[in-house]
Amino acid sequence: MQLLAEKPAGEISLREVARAADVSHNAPYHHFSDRRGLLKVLAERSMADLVAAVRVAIEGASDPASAVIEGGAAYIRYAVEHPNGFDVIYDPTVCVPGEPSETMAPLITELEELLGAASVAAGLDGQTGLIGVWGLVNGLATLCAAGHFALDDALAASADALTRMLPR
Amino acid sequence: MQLLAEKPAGEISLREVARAADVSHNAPYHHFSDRRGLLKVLAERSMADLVAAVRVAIEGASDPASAVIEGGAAYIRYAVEHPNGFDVIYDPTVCVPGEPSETMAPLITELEELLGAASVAAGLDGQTGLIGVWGLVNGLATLCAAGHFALDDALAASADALTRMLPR
DNA sequence: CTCCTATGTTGACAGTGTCAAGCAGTGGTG
DNA sequence: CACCACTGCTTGACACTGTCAACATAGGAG
Repeated sequence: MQLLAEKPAGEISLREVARAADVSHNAPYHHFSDRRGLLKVLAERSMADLVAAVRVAIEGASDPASAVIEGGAAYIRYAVEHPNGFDVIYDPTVCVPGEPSETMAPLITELEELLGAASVAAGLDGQTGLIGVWGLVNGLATLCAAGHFALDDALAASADALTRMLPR
Repeated sequence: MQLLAEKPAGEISLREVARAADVSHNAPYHHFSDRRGLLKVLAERSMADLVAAVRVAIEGASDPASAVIEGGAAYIRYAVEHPNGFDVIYDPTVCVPGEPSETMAPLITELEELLGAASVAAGLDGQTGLIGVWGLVNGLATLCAAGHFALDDALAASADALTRMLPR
């Protein structure tokens, strides 16, 4: 996680992790099956942080509509503040679509439930609303973390789009 | 591009490209500065295809609202049909935020103009509308390409969310 | 003809993922 | 107590990769 704060997951080598921990180059193999095994754990920890941030934001909101908006803002903010962590979460070479890890699956479910419940409370249809909100927020987070526009613009556009999406 | 259709960009090695072209392991260095140089070209070509698909969809639409929806659908469809190409476009380790390549920059601008013009024609504010539409569609494309939900669901949610976002 | 440029070649080096084999303690069981 | 499985770690090796340097060759410009 320390290395991930400094460089993207693709540039982290098992041997580098071993060096940082001051053990032999093969010690990591007794804790991770693979290089991908290490990345999976990084993705799971990052996802846990993301979900926690979103949960705090949603629970701290005063009404359903602002819960959706605040949850989305937390999501985007996490991506901008931890770009490497955010990237590894959705890296398709880390968690294959069909079979997510035992640790990742419940986190994804939790995120879906958080966003889904917030959407429903704000008056959207469950499935479609969840996908729409998740998609919007995830896309803004990705583009913003990649530097395509500023955080403030992303947050403004997110709030604007979500407000328009919710029934008034 | 042929290799990219089969495996993600991160698993393509320069030597493999050389082997596929039946040249020596160092020949690629006379065409690409770097491994990243190769990936940049892959990203540029993929982006050109993406933009072309979106352009065709927007130009073929009958009214402004359906232009936005059809353009978004084309974007999402491209991502699902060419997941590795789509991934490399937005790979933050390929094109650094600040300084995109001379070939990539106009493509990004073109995409922004396409989506921005369609948003404005459909009644949205230019900047905020563009970011909202791009974000929504990009997020759905990413999540859908990663297998988080089916293409049909993504297209339905996209159309639904965009319809709600546009002034009625 | 001569020379330059584009393209290609071989050879080498350090770094990496991964496998195989072995070593040192630590705990529990007979 | 002796014994044993086990966990964590080690060293050693292998093939593969990105990259650099030096050298070859061929075709067009002068």
